[in-house]
Amino acid sequence: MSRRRLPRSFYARPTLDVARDLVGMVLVHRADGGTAAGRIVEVEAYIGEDDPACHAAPGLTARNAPLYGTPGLAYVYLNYGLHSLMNVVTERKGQPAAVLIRALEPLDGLPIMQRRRTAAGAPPHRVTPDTICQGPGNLTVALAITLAQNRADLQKGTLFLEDRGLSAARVVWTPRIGIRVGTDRHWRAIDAVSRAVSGRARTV
DNA sequence: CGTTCGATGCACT
DNA sequence: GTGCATCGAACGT
Repeated sequence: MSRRRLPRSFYARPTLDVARDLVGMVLVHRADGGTAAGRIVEVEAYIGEDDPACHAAPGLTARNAPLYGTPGLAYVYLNYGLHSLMNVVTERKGQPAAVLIRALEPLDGLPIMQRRRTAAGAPPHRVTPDTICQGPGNLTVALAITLAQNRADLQKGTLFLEDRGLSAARVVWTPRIGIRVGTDRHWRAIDAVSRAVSGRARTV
């Protein structure tokens, strides 16, 4: 099977196109303890200062600076003081936008993912293939993605995305979840048949 | 099934 | 001081 690391040109496009095409791509992290990888089944787009849910809504700040930078870098931030959430930066320099990775189906390194999630306190029923990388805060634990990966270049290092020819047959758009503003934008893209998708609205 | 709520760190006002 | 792009346990139905 061909494994092609996604080029920067993949990210340097309209964010909704990137989000749709990201479903079915594979997120890989080679880290201490072993390599873990999973197929993306759920993402959300956050686009521009006019999007009230985007971190760029207040304008350029120290935290959201990566959103304004080079596409194809990771934007990782700490949410609720507990969870590292991973985005990929899209569009072009000066145009703040990103796609949040929300859920994966595990492909490589299931045992190390289970060890990491269990060590973080997850109960047995949350370390099954359907739940191990279900939710943006859970998948970062499973792949050992932390704030140390903020601004990581997905072209160069041990954290990257690749195409293994596993694209989703059907991608469905729904409202974004878990946010308190901007829920009118249907910028959440999910694999319609995956059981690893988080949240309530698993189907249309 | 459903809803509520505490944990927890830090950027931002 | 306030408010999160969350998670999972606890509780009510």
